[in-house]
Amino acid sequence: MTRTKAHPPFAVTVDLVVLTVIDDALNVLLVQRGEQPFAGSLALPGGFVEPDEDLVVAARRELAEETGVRVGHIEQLATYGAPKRDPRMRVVSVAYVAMVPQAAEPRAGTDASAASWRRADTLRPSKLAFDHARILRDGVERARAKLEYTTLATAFCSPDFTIAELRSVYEAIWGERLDPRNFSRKVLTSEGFVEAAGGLTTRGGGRPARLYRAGPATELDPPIRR
Amino acid sequence: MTRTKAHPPFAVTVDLVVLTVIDDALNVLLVQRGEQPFAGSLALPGGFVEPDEDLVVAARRELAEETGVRVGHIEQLATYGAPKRDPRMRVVSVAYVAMVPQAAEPRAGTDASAASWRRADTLRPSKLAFDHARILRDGVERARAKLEYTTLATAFCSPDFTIAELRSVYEAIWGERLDPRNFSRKVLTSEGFVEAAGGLTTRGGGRPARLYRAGPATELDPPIRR
DNA sequence: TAAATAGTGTCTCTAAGACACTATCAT
DNA sequence: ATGATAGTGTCTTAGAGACACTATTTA
Repeated sequence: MTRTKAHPPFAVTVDLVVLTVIDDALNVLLVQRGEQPFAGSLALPGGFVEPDEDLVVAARRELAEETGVRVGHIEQLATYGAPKRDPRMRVVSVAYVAMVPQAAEPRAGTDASAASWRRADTLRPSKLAFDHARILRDGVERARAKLEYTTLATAFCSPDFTIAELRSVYEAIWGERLDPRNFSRKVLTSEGFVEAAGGLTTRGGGRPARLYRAGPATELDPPIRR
Repeated sequence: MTRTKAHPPFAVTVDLVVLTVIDDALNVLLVQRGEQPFAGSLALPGGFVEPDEDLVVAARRELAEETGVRVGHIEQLATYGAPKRDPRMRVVSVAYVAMVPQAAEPRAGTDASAASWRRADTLRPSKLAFDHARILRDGVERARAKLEYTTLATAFCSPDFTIAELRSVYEAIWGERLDPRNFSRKVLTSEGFVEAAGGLTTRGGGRPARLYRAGPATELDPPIRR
């Protein structure tokens, strides 16, 4: 790597696509911008990386500060650095995707009053600041793809969950119905996907369902095809 | 995104994992560093992004300048930004993976004399500067994974290729032998993977093989399982 | 004609897709 | 008893894995 030339200064930010499933629909955590540019627009939570801070640490910190949400699974998505993506200056943004259980509520924090869940499918891309519509699209596509060949779906569930709840995660994110019997068979015969938690649901209105926990496996082989 | 705080300056670089198959082995394009730190070490080609330059443009430019190699397929890999990854200053590096046909020779360019292909499997990670061993590992893993569910392997072949050559790309990158008959069946029945180019190989020593070109498909569904 | 490489066909086995009934709870 | 949800088994079918012989060229 030749490093003889000048190294022009860039601002580096992190942005987060935080996803959850609410009422059988995929939702994304957004904040209301208070300042220019894009004041009043919705935006992904995020902000500047500090001088000696690791990227993923910055992502977790910004998320906690802006929304009070603490994530389970988080992974790097991609980096967005088109020269004019921020009108004020040259900003390179490292985007992360995170998955949280339905439970997570944006709590009052530094800026948390402005944070809320929005349905990903009905959100109009033009409402989003910067290139965040593009980042969101990439994040959702990442989640869709990873449900196929990883056990990521359990990251959307509370610690104990039923097979039907797990299925509804797939259905919400893929936007299609899955056969309950085939889904059950697949999940229960995939080594390490889930393990029995030993209880039953109690919220009446039908036969109680068995509870499961996330198992040790992270990959799904063979995958669940969309 | 809260942007009230200071935005500390970072240097932003691109690094490239450029892969090819030579003599049935996966090779990576490396340059010899001439300066500190890591003078004399091997490194991935790369360098600083210019103030108004798009990231992928910077990647192509640095690669051409340092090695004279022009890539076909290139895609973003990940971004590496640990605070101490470069001892001189805070550098965030956006890594790309690129695939080139066997033909590509590093030509004499600005720094090209120092560029050469190295076998990926016998390369000692400790020979690499910065965190480039990690980036290389991630790049190779990306290539391995994408052979499964995309038609990427054709990017390693010259415009006209035989099924056996395509198979040897898989074998080199996955490091395992594939059954020629099953592989043939899979490739030829995967809609749009390859199309007949209409000629035959002529380099004697056996029955001539039919030539194919890359087809229009980019995804492989169902995938080729490793 | 021998050595090298290309090309093909069948059987088996795994797993997904389609599909309907019984079980257990609350009211 | 009824309504609601949970849980399960079988048949069919697509496609991967294993496997051996014939075809075409050069030396």
